[in-house]
Amino acid sequence: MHAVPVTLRMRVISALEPLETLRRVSFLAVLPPEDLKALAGHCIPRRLLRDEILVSEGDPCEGLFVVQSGAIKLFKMAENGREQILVIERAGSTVGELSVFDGGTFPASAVAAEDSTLLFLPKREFLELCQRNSEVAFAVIRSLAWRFRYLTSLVEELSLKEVSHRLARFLRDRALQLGVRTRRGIEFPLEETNQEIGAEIGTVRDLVSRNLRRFVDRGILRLERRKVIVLDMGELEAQVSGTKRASAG
Amino acid sequence: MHAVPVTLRMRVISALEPLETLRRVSFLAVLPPEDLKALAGHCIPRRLLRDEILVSEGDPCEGLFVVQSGAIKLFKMAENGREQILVIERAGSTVGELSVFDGGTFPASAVAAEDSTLLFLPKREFLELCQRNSEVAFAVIRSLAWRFRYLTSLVEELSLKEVSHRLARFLRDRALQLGVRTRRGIEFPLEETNQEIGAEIGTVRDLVSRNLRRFVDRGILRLERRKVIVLDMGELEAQVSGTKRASAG
DNA sequence: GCGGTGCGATGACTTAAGTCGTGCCTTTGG
DNA sequence: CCAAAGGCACGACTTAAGTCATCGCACCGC
Repeated sequence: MHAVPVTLRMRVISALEPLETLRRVSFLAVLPPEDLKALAGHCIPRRLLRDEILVSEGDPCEGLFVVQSGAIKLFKMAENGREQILVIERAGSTVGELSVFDGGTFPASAVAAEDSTLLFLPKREFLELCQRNSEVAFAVIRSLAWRFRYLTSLVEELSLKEVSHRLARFLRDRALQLGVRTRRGIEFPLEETNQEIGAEIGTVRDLVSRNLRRFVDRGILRLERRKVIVLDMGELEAQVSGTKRASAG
Repeated sequence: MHAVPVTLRMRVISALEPLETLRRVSFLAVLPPEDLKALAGHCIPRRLLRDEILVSEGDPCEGLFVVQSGAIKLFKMAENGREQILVIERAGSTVGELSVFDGGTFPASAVAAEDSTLLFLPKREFLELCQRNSEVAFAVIRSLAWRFRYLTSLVEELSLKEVSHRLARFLRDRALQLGVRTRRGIEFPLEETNQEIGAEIGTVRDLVSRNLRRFVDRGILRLERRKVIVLDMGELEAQVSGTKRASAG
């Protein structure tokens, strides 16, 4: 890059970066460049350190947050401190579009799971743009649709599957997503603590620890520092599909 | 009504009734009458007896179902036969709009919880209409939004609340919705079996029975045949908000 | 009236889930 | 290098949830 006066360079960075971020959002990507640029002009950048609160359940919604980097955790919390993660949104995902559209409050709390940067898009400007460009509304529906499917399967797991199956599913997903095939097996890093895994699959850290151990004992996994090596992917898959014991008919 | 030849009268009934049904759907009510009428022309009526299957999880989606009368139960089922109800749709609600929009399969199975009548609206006609009238898309988003909030709270309950609290919530909702204040307390009919209540709140029929009994023993309720009398609404409400015991921090 | 059927009630039991205390290891920061 | 903190491991325990078998009642058709 050639030399540019500092002030101009600042402006270039702050004007271009948001545009690129918005373009990554599935339901904004359909917009023509000029609309996208106009939208970028209304964005307010925001930076969050790990564990900082973005919104709390029940807060009124003033606009849409676009995740630029990092990770935002959406979760419900019980009075006793136990939490259930609904979803973790990363770059290119958004937080709050649901509330923007229906005018309600936030249905869950959101905090930064890592240091993160976001763009805030005021409700008014976003809705106006949607009015003008109906393509966006369809794209929003499609993006809501997959969240819906995800939540549905979460309900299914919580209600019909046991902790060990939920953990197996979690590990399998990670393996498919981040796993690297080595001669020892499929390896991937495990960045979250047992506590965080528990919140994600609907249990407590103790149970995560115990069930991980059980998988290791059965030769399905090996654990090394913060790393998992899947030795028997077939058996892991088999664990995923099991259900609760029996039932009343 | 004055005398009309039978054939004409038939046509009037079959043309008007679907129209009225469609008008009750929140996201179709925004349509101008002529569009609505055109849509009604494409509807295929369908009748289901109790327990008849409408769609199975994983089926491809060919269109939208509008509930005209009765009740359609959306649920997930485990191999062992245990089921978890996601939601029960009644007149004015729809089944399948999500899959129509994202082109995916049905995320859950649907059966008639009572004898029901439906209208089937082929995908193509419905989508074409949405293209022409962007108001519909916004209305669909708003209707998805509340389902979303509902599912979110279901996850919260299943993960963070105990069976007794879920049952208390169920009873309270029924009381608020159907309850009649008498001098004995707030009375309402309980049409579903313990089995069905269990499927709705995420447990088995035995637990429903036991927890109902516990409420009776504590003087919160009285049970009479298939009827509930809430004696102490305050205590019932108190039961609703409780959480699981303690937790790891 | 009789037997079939479906549902509710309930006690006894089993098991998954969750709780608690302690001790170890790793990381971090003087 | 040591101390403190955070996170993990794990055994012992408690409890909610679920399972099983049995009984009884109401309803229904013959």
